[in-house]
Amino acid sequence: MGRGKIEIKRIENATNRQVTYSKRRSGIMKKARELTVLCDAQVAIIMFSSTGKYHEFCSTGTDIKGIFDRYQQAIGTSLWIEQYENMQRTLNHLKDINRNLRTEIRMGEDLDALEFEELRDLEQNVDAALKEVRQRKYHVITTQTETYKKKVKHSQEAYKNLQQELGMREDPAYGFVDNPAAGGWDGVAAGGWDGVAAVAMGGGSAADMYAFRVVPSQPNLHGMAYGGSHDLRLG
Amino acid sequence: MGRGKIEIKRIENATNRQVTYSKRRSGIMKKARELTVLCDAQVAIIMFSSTGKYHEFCSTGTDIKGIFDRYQQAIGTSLWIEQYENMQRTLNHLKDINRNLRTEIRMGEDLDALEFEELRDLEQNVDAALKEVRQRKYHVITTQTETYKKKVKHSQEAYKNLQQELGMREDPAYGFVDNPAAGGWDGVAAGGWDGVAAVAMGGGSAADMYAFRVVPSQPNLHGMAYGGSHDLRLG
DNA sequence: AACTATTTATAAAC
DNA sequence: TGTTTATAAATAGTT
Repeated sequence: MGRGKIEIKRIENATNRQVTYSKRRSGIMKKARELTVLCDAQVAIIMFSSTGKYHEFCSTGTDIKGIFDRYQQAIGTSLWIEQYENMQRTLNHLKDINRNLRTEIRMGEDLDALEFEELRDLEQNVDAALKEVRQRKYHVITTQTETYKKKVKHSQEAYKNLQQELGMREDPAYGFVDNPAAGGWDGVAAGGWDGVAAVAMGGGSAADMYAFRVVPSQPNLHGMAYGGSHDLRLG
Repeated sequence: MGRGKIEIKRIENATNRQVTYSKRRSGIMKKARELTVLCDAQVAIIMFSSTGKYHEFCSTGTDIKGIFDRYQQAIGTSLWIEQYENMQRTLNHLKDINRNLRTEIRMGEDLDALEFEELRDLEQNVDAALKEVRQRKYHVITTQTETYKKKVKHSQEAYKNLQQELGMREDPAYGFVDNPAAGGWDGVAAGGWDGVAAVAMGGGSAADMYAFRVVPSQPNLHGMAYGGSHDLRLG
């Protein structure tokens, strides 16, 4: 749709690429808007151009975060549904086998081996389901930890720039508190949550019980809101 | 583009709506794919039909989560850039004022009041910037906690259904560990992280010790708009 | 950023 | 859902 047909491959000319990006972006946005209205759908679009500029579309009545949350939940749900259906199939198969067994046994046949295999099948499905949930927990925690790291690091850099601009370089009282020993927010961002991820992967051993803790190692925090014995665990 | 022009408004006939959704969805997906290839862009699309089914598109080399993370960071960046530019404007204005002052003072004029207002302006900008970051941190933590709650609750319900279906109600070895005293995963999802969010919001309590802070209680700012009791904290 | 010659998407019908 | 076809829309190349 244009003066000439074009091949769908990277446009090498940077100017052309930018122009095409701009035109097609607005085209997609329009289409998305129409879809939400015509079909009563929820749509979220995030775009980054090759130059790093971002644009978004989101259907009215929600926001990107809301749709992303719903998406994550839907993913999780579909994982479960898959497993569930798988198990239901096995279960039905078991019922059939069982029915057959009752008949066969009357005929003096021995089908124990078959029954055993079906039970193993079932067990493996249950096991797979649990692994899947555990995996998912790990993934979510890990990636979100990354996000925190990036976010806080960025804030710090921006703040340092701000300090410079305002000529406040000489005044340490305005700086970020950056005391690794205190295990503060900054400490968490720098890796303090890695323990959480480790626990999420855990297989259910006794060691897991003690894995995720917030343990203020700051003497002057004894008896404070997070002090002493307060101990949050992620099983 | 079709046999007849249509108005962009909700299609009342459910079947038609579904058909149109399906056609236009694939249209948008195709456009998105073309955009990523032609323009070397990153695109993520999440769609939910009115019947709740979801579909996604994501440019190659990444995933929805990756693009969403980048998006969140971009949002944060743009917030900072906005504030930063705002401050730079104020700063430049201040320089002008200052230049004028030097001139005016030689003429015996008194423009102290003006200088004071400009300083207040600057202070408010710094304050707004810090509030914005604090708010953002709080929002991210809170909403992610919500996501965890929903996710875990859903998993538990699905699992209970599964247990019933398999008639395993009697076998505790397969159940979710659900020990409130131990504060396991379930405990965290049910509110164990609210404490983290509370810290993020700060407010002046002892818990602020854990966050980065801006604590100007500086003698060398006496008489300026920043002086004395002004106390900006990034919780 | 506007203008068209074309290509592409899609509404309606099957 | 899939195909067809007449028509509306999008857009590549041009200015």
